[in-house]
Amino acid sequence: MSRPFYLTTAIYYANGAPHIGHAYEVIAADVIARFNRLIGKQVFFLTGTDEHGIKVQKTALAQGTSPKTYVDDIAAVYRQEWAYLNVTHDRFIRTTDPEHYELVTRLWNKLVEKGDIYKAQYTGTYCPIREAFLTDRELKLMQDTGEDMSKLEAVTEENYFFRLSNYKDRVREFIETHETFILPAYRRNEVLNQLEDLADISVSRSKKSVSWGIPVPGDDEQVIYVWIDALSNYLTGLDWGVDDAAAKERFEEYWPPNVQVIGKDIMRFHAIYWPAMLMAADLPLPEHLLVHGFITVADTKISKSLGNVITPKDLVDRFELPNVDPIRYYFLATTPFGQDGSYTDDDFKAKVNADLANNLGNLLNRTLNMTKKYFDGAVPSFSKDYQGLIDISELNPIREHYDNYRFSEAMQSIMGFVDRANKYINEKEPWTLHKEEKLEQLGDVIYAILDSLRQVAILLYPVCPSLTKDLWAQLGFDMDLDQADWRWINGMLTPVGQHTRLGEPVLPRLESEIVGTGGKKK
RNA sequence: GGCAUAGUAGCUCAGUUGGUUAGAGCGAACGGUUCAUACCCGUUAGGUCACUGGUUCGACUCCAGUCUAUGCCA
Repeated sequence: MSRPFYLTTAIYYANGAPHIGHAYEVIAADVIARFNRLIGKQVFFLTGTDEHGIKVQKTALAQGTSPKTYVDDIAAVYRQEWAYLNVTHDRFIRTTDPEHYELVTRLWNKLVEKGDIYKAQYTGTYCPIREAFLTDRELKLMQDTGEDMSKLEAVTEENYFFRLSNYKDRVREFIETHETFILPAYRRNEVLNQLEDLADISVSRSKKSVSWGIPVPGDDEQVIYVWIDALSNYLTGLDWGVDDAAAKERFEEYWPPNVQVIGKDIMRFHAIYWPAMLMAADLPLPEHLLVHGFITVADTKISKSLGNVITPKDLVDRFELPNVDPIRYYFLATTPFGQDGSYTDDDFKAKVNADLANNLGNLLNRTLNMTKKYFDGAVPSFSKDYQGLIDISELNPIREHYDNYRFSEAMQSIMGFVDRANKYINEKEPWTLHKEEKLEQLGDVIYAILDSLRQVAILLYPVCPSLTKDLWAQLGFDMDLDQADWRWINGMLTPVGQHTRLGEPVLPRLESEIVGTGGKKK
């Protein structure tokens, strides 16, 4: 067995419910997880929620509840949502977990030991209305939107700093010598550019400004700030430093992460701060940071204030989807990974109907109908002349597309097989063969299509696990597609005589009227 | 202002190290078929490959510059 595979998503800030943008990232990660299991790897897949900080503290207060109660609710919502999306994570981390609390403390002490933490004056821009320090991003946003900035004041407090400057050169060297560390490749330049002038970062806040967080060890007046608190979740996921033999063994096996899926907005932290922290902790760095783009609605940024927030559930309801696979498929098939993806009702309906309902779903349906009519539903035998529709040499490119996160290209190739099978039927005219009683040829034709459907089911499984399971069952298989192995694609054949189970279409055409691309207002 | 990415048929995008008539899917039009989820199959789409110069026997594909869009930084 090859080396185990450690995969993470970002953790999501617990100040609101997840929408289609969050779903996109976790779906992509889930596809990676399922694909790697399919090719025989042992996968550990981590996701979770980031629950500390001033915004959570304030939102909870505003709702008249405690931060802990508030984040418990949000975390539960995320968990439900991930289950709804068929996400197969192995662990759901919360930064309020006791194990994480201990981990952060452990990491902090390690950095102190290294001499990379020191106390100094921190000057930030304080907003008295929000009672919080503003990030550069927030400041810029205020500037851009012309908000009143006269109330802002520069406030100085004493904080702990992390000596990022100590690692700047090593981080740069790592990025330069590991060409595939940051994917897609063009993102590397952005990071290298950002490395030019880099100051040490403030890694704590005074308890007076933020109380909802993990305390700095040995200093009751300070709380650990987001960088160390949030990024370190990837270490908690594998119980780094926990005094337990099994945990230690697992950490040795799985660390470092093979892929960390993140959004383009948090690339800086993952490409610079995070590697530096790992270097300070004497830990190996991740193999890939996979940076994805954002989902927009008709090219407009998703935001509450615009009222264009869409959730997966909205789409399932609106189009009466039997499962979430059309959503999974749509985003991965239409958006070259890394770029922003634009959602519209029209595009969604068109793509899902064309590919999944008309081409794939209908192919299954017409083939099973013929199997039923001509062979009583039993998989026919095939002659010596029999040839499958998919050549072995065509499988590796698809595997490489998956392996290199080119999901849209993988989908395109797989749909090419479906097209081929549909053409094949029209060319061979099984109904004519049946009329002319050429049963041997008829058997070959039907068998070829059935077996190519079997192969397509496995190939498409990482992206459409529900749909392909239905398809798989209608083909008459009893074994669990979750246990499938890539080698099954060309290493087995559909058993002759197996009873197919013609059922309802695996995906009815989407017929919903277009109600606009702005999403339902709540 | 600096760095970077992109600009290819109505739409979404492919175009490997430069080489005969620039591709796919969707949409549209017309035709075919009937096993099928009004599905599927075939044919048709005449796009100055953003613009201008240059290198070359020959460039969408290399070089320089311009314009536009977007991202990161300042």
